[in-house]
Amino acid sequence: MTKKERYIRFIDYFSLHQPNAQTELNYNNPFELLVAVILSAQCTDKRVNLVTPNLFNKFPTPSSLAQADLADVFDCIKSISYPNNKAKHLIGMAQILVTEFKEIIPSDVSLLQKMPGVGRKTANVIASIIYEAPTMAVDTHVFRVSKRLGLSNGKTPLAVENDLTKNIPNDKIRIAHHWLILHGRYICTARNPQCGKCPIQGMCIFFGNRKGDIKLF
DNA sequence: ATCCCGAGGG
DNA sequence: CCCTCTGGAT
Repeated sequence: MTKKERYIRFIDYFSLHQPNAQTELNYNNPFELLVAVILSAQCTDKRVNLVTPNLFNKFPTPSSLAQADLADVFDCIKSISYPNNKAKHLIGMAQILVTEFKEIIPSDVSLLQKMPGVGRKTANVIASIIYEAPTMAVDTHVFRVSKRLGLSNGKTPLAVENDLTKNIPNDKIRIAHHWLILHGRYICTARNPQCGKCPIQGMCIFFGNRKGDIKLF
């Protein structure tokens, strides 16, 4: 099966069976999504969703978060990974949002990355979800699953991003991001991937080549 | 011991 | 390129 055929199989299957895939982060507005995505670094969405209700209640706006005490923000998020770094990032992000962006989250990826805690992946998520831009955010799931399915053999997240963006039609890029995330989270997991439950194992490079071990890639 | 929707700094 | 940040689940 050629690479192009794998892309077609991948897109056709999920277009039919997961036409409404979306993020599992809870949020009610763009600002809350930005906060949630920053918190999601190296942390499961479920754990992020555990702390955001209280966080959003205490700091509902960019200005309230910009003026927050570090210790108070830390206390809200101390049960997730890197709470100290993330607390600093959240406050710094809110301050730039207030002082430079007039409390309006930019749509431009490079402008988004001017905010602390917002790297390429987070910027792509915001551009895609909030502004409906055809950007592919490559996180650990997208990176791993893309390689296993033979959609890309890029050695860096950026290389995989460019590969996916080039080969997926523009109108499918946004939802393809969520297909890859959800497939990686529930089926094509890093450890003990559930290949027996995988509906597209027929197009998978990884399946059939693994020797009882998951360390093929 | 390894992984989770990474980012910043050296 | 590397390293550090760093809590909870498996």
